[in-house]
Amino acid sequence: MSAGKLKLVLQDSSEVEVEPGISARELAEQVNGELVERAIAAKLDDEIMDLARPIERSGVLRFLTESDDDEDALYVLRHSAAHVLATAVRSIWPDAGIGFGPPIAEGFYYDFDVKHPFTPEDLEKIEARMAEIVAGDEPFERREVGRAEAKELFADDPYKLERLEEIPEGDAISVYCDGSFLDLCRGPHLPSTGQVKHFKLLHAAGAYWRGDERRQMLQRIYGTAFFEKSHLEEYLRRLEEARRRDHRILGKELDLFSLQEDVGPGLIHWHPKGAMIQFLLRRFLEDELLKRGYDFVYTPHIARETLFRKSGHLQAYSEVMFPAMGMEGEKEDYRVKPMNCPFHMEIYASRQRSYRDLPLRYAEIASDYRNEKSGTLHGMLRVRGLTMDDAHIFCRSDQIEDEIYELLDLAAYIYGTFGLEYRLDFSTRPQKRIGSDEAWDQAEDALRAAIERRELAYAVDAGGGAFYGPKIDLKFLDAIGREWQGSTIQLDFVLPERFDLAYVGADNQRHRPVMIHRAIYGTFERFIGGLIEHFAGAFPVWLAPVQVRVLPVSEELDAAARNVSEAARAAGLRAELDNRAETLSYRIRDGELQKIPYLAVVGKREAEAGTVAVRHRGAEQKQVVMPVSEFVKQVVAEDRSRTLA
RNA sequence: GCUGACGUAGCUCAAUUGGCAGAGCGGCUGAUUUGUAAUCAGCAGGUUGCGGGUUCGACUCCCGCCGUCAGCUCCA
Repeated sequence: MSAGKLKLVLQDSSEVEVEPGISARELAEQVNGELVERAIAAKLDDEIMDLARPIERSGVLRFLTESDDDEDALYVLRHSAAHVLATAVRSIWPDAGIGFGPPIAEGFYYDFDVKHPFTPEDLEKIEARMAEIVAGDEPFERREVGRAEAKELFADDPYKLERLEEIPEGDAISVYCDGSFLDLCRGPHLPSTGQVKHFKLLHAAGAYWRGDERRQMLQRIYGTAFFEKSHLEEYLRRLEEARRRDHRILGKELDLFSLQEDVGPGLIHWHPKGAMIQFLLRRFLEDELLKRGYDFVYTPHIARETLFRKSGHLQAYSEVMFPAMGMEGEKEDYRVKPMNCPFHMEIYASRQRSYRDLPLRYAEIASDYRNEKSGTLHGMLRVRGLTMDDAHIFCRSDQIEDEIYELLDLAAYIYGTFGLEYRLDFSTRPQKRIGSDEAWDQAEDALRAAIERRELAYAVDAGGGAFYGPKIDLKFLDAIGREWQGSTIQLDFVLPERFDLAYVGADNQRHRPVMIHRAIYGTFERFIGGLIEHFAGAFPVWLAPVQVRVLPVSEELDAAARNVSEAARAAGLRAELDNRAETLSYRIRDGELQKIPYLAVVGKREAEAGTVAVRHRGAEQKQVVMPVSEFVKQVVAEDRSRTLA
């Protein structure tokens, strides 16, 4: 390599030598004139940079082009779109304060400090102004400035000044300018505003400055942008689609659950069909827990405050607990429980335990009540009355790894049965914690060993553990790609201490057991809410509240149809008869809209032959005629096998 | 909890500048007896979320509360 030159590896693996300070754009001109037209930015190793930025080091260089399949390209586009948004807002409201405006997973936002929050009409106005700015095709110009100059430039922008203070001494301070708008910004950006082709502002909402609820609330505008118009339209269609599979809407349409204003927010009423799903999930899990060596326990819904003082909930968790219930003539107030662990601790402590007894696994499907902030409630996915499939495992420290391994196996089995993909988060010791470093080392090692023994991919959330122990969370994705925490497996050093739990070891000495909190579904509310969206309401046979609906073609076939539905019921299926005085078409349509897996039509021909004309939801073949016995056998087999189709 | 928007029949939505609260679906009744995604007709259904206020008159304007939605914060 010639002295002083840089060596760049291009995406076709060719290597070029260039003078330091050459811009990506100049390089593109040298290499391939066509690239200049298409390139919007460059990526040198892991750093995305403007086309106009001088290249000062060797590395692998890739040109980013206008592609909605390229996350990096979208990142640049959306970042620039955020700037166009801010440019528009500033041009309409010159005294609007500006916060941050980053690209995010599906778009971008920008935070503004304005006297009056944005109205939907404002958004339209802003969008129109943005279109003008894009049409104006102003170049994004980057400039590096000194700290003093930066302070001067942003003298009227307190949020930018605050950010400026955080940029370490010695780091470059860059500003970007597009037309009249100047922003303190790291970049990178598109060459000009004209390339922000297809964008849409979605909504405005308040957002705390720096995400801190004690600080100023700014007004955030969300939007998205794509290079291709069709992709923007597709995205907006997908938002519509998401709405159609929203569990709150399906819950109403399929009559699964409701919330009642009289009763209170976040308190779910399970209607018969929703309750059936919960029942099926319970039965499935409980059968599995029996096989896996659990004991079932039942504990009260309320307890004296003494208990929660002992457990520490009153001190650490009181803001989420419902207020104390005073009792005439009782010295001590009662509380409704937010968790079940203290009760299970009491059962453990109720007698002496031997090392031979361990592990002990206490399972309880229990209702807990938590006074979650009103603004966070969301259908079934975040509620105040929650039904956990809770369990507490008491074991010796040498048993932790095997227990965790077993729990991961159980979770994998359960999630697999529903066809849910999940992600593992391993949260390690936080700053504020109790317990010795040795205990934490041992606990974290045991968790990690169990995860790795199962060869599971996981993300580490360093410092994300609870103050009483590290944890593993399972997050499942619904069909729209939103992430929800379902399972949680948490080690606890604190409660065994607080309740002075012990077992007698082989050495005839008193030892402290380790406790594991765990929930596989998490809560039935959230899990089933997630399932509704995952299946878009079309539950597989084994979960469908109604599996078979039998439709007589006309009134004189009622008896024959009833025989079919009774045969199905006798075989353990959930079958019903729809002999309403409506046309067959009407009843078929209703059955389809209710997403019932099997509609079995009984006409004269079927009645005479002992068959049914079966319409299977989603099947290619619209209907198949088969003997009643065969039909029942088939659905029973599908039910037993928990087939997902 | 915070910011904003919204709240009309079981559901989805109308109702001009403040002037008699309506439609479709659903429900009920009757007719029709139906062969694979909506048969026809009639009827019932509302203190317009709740409570105040302004006004001759409030679904409409103002205030408070409750709830819902979006986001922030927080979390199963």
